Amino acid sequence: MPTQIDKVYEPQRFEPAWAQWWIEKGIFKASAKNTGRTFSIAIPPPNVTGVLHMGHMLNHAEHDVVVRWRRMLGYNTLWLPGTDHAGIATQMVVERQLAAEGTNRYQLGREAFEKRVWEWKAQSGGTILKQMIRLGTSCDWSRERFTLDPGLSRAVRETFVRLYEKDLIYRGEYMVNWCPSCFTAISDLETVHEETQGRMWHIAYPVVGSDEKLVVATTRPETMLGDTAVVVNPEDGRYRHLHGKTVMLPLMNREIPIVLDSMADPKFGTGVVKVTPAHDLNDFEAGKRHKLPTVKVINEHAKMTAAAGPYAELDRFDARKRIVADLESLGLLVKTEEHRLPLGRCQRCRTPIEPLVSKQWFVKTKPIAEPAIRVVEDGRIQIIPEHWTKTYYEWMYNIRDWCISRQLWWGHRIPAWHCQACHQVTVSREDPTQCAHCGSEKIEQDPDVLDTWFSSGLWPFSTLGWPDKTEDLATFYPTSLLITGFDILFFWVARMIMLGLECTGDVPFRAVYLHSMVRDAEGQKMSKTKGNVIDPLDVTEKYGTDAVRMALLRGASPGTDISIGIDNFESARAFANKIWNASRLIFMKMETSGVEPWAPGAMNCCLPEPITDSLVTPLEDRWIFSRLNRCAESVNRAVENYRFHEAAQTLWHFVWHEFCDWYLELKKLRFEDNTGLNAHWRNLLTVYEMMLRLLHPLMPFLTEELWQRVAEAGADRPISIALANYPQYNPDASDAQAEYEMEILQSIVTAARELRADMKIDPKQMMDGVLVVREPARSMLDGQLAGIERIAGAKLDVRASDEGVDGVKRGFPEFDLIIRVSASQAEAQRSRIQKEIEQLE
RNA sequence: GGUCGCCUAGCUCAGCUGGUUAGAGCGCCUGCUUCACACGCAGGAGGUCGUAGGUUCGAGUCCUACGGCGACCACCA
Repeated sequence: MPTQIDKVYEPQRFEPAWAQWWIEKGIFKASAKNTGRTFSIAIPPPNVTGVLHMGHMLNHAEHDVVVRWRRMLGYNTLWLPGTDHAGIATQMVVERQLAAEGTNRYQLGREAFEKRVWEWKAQSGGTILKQMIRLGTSCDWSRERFTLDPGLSRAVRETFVRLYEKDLIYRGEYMVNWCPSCFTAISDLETVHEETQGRMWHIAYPVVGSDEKLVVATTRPETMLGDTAVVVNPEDGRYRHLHGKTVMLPLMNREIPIVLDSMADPKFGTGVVKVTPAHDLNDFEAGKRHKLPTVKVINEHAKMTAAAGPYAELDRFDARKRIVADLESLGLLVKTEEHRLPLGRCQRCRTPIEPLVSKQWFVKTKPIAEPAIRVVEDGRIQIIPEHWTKTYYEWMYNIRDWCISRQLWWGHRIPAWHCQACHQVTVSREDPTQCAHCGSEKIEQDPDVLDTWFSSGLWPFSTLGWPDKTEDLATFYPTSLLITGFDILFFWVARMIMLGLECTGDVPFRAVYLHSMVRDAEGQKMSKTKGNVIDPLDVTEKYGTDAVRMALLRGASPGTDISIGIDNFESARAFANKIWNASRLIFMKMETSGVEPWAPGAMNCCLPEPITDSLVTPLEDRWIFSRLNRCAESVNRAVENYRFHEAAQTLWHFVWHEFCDWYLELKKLRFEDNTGLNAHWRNLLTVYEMMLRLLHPLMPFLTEELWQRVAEAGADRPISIALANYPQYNPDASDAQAEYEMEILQSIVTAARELRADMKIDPKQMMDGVLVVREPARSMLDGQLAGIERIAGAKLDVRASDEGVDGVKRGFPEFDLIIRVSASQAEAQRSRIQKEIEQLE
């Protein structure tokens, strides 16, 4: 029996219970059996260190809409949750703790340190998952994964060995981006380039055996200590006479050659380039071309090495100052100018990157990028919004090898063993006891771990049990969809496509939906330093999860960022409250009418026809069923195409301005006159049920709560249960005639209201207004009149048009809607209004 | 330097494949303690759709140029 419900919507009172209950009932659990229609999606695993922010909230809301929708459509639906071990991020958290305790990881030792991180993870990791559970995200928690789980680690190992065996992984000395603070190599993607105000120093290098001086320009004078040549363009006439000569490197007094190479642009600077193969990528390559020696003058701590002579041990920036000063006193500093240049920084700690030559592991990306380009080209993977495909191609066509080794302790250790006897490398699926080449037992595992993105690149299939041929893999792979932010298109999406194709021979997902960034109400990026961060947990506590979801989804149109502020949450809560109160009205009327809770409606996926007790189906029923039908069509299409804002907008309009404003208002009148109540109730409740179902993927808590209060079957039949019970478009249920007639009714009511307002008449002493319509409209309006009068607050009469009146044609081809006011007491107003009306013609 | 996106009411934005009077939410103004809801109801004001051309019977919607804003990529000393 429906109970009395509170006047105001207070989601805090029921949300936590439902979140718990859904999990207890196992509603989110997917079946491993392949039952035909399946839908699967793997969550972008948040960092274990992570705390839920608005970006997650949007991402999860979008996931949840799609997933709940598919589930209700009867798909065997899997949303697989989990977290990422997040190499650097996590290691840094624990290292900070150690620092606070006055120790560090080196003192602790590798094994103890790893143990310590695991302890941290058990204790404070995965906060975000708990938050997700509270927010009702409908993941299958029984399949939760972590990138360092044994199974996933095996997948990582398998992939590494396979790639190595196929010669797609190699180890070598190359220029890498070194972060002196994180103390590891990082990939190109992990460096951010920032336009910085720097300087350009012009330094004179004396030519040996001549008084001439070559002037080179540099932005990093400290690297000159490691110069092993200067380069001029062979075509550059200015320096032709110096070909084959040498210069004396100032400060170091080392003789270095003048080399010819097109890398020197005669138009830039002085046309002379200093070459430091150890500390610049261009120079490194030039060094290789000209077989130049490499002199490393800066070490991993960003301090000058012994090779820097008198500058040894200085920090690189202190060295710079000293060197510039020394050059100046030697009279070799020709000039200094301001210069803007992009400076590479570590994405994580903002420290300026030091390009260093170092021995690292790389993935040869060109061969695996090619098929990854093809699957997007031929549509096997669809990227939405489509314009991102171009960005994807840009990157993939110009892709460079991927540095995958990190000098960290937290992560997947590289499965390679170095032999101390023959110095060869053994890469193996199982831990080897001896060198595969010479049999020596003196082998040691490579100390490095893999880039975090290496393991997350396997996520869609490693989580399903790959490399084993599991039932889950057969049922859910390839996954149906990936929803993520465009900011990790390269980091993650592209790598998953490459590795997915390489490992499984199939695409990892069939579609990628890239959503936008969430910004604050001023369009600013949310950041802790700006203090404009909105904590999702705060606002869900205050406004309700459904309202927050709705606020985000309403703004979630593909391609544009979402600006969100308190106003958005307030209006979304008002919407939830509106639904709440509409329900309250229905429940109250049910009680006074003695209506029993009803059995849940159609389990088929099509909308039923309105029910009638007599020969005449009330207009409002025919109309609302038709509108509902169109609403279902629109919402389904919107969700299918990831147009979440459209789904939200459509429902908003249907619920508020059709169901509440008109339908319920008209039904109130029906309940007054007490005839044919049975049919009225069954229609109303059917529409109400369908409305809740349509809303459920977007607003799960509110709809579940209301559903449980009103449905006879009660708690055993959750609205979210996996049955094919989501309303879908029914071509037979659209009733254009009813919509048309309702439009007329609405315009009559509007007109009547205007009359009343304009004449400033007290409804109680209302003069007669006369509505005159042609015959078809007249019969249509029969029986509606009382309702119209009530809504309009005017007393009206309906006559046929041949009774002859003045009026206004409102633009309906079949009907003339003519309004005449016969005011006995207010002739003046009457004629004034009539004139105005006539002007409308 | 390259690529992409955005510029529509005071604010935040919808407007899919070009088609009747350009929409929503919030804000603002007017009137309502109407027995579901003031987190409400009924009305209203407010836009030459960044600028200039072009294609078309017809353009916010397609094309070109320009201006402003933003994002991403990038080894020019």
